[in-house]
Amino acid sequence: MAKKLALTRRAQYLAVYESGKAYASYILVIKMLPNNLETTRVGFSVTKEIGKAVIRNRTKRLLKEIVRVVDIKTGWDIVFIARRKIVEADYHQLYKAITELLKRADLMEQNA
RNA sequence: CAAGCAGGCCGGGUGAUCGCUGCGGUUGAAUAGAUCGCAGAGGAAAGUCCGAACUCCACCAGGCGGGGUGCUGGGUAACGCCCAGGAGGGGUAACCCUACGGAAAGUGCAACAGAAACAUACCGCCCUUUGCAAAAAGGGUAAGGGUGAAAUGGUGAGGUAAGAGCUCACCGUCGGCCGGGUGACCGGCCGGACGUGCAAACCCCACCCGGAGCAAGACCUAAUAGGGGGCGAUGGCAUGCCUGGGCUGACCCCGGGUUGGUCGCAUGACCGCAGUGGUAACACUGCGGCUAGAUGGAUGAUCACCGCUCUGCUUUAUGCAGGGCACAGAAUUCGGCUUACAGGCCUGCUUGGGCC
RNA sequence: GUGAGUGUAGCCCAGAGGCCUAAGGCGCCAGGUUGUGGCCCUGGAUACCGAGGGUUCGAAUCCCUCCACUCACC
Repeated sequence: MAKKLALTRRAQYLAVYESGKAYASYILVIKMLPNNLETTRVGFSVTKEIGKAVIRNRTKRLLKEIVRVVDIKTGWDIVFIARRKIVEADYHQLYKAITELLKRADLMEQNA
């Protein structure tokens, strides 16, 4: 994922946490906030309670890959927050969970 | 063939499609993009338990305090690491384990039990005196009993009133002498010299150690302030304390602003091979090689085939279906230690059994 | 990443080599008191001291290794 599409500052995360809308499932939570830009920027939060470094890195890579593949509407800052049960999900289960959440949040492009 | 011991090594592979980070070339005003090429996690990257490099505290030296290490010799930049050796302990053996200096420098502690825990005698044993006897008193003794985690060298013999290193033999300890070894230590001879344990209790002895850490530190840009207080050159500067040389002209605290970028940052006590020296750890020389560099933090995802393995069905072999493939992710960089780890490979050795 | 610290009943904590099978408070249980409950009184239970080794005759305490948690940083 290109760097310009990532949230890279703590202040950006805090802004999304403070004023963003939230949608949740059993394995992850998303928070979203309009950013008035041409692009959509995403960030990932995988805390220590999820697991050790290997587990956390793998989780983030899976999330990144799915976000890269899925078409998301532009103009939003989105943070994906992992919950503890995410370690039991494989790529396909995670893909389903994310697309369902994004549909509920009305962030999916219609032609995707 | 079985069981075991020691050392070394690997720790999934191939292909397709879609991605990520860095470096180099081309293009470009450009550290923006585009495009081509190359590279891209570990044996522990981990824990952060030691040691260093590097940076700052201006620099240097000495003392006190504090901390660390602890058989000997060697290796190393250094170490609490490694190698070799000694001693003690374990194993039939290969081999393994050990915080392994000092308790006759001093101080302290040893609960309970026990007569007594470092200076002594409860039950005993023996002798003498008194007594018809039972027993009592005085003395000798430390072999036996009992207590305890631990009881004053051990075993046997002589000796004796009973006993005792009192004497003797062997063993152990200590001291002296001689010999071997760089040394720890080993061997021999002589001497009855034979007074517990704890130093991971204080301590003594020998050696080592200034403090902080890459969020160190340097530079650039932006922003805020341009203030208040202490002190007043008898000050400040290595930050546990003190002293000397020296340096500096100021220094400290509060309050306020920023939370950006670049460097540090990847050629190194580096890796591979060969030779030489050394028992070895390791060192030297020659030739060849370049091997991650992120910063909300890259090194990935999906699919197919192969390999290993488990379960079920089937089966002469085997085949089919489904599942699993460890521990674990670089963050300034090295040298170690420790801890985690599915499965597998190689080499040497020991013991037992069988066959020739 | 670097550095520092703490683990003892359900909770907060004391202890610092033998009187420790571990003290105290809150909470819990039972009884008393009350018409009932609370307050109050009496009694009781709950810990092999984070885990594993070692030193010592003896370890919560001393040493080593590991685990979990907390804090600080320009």
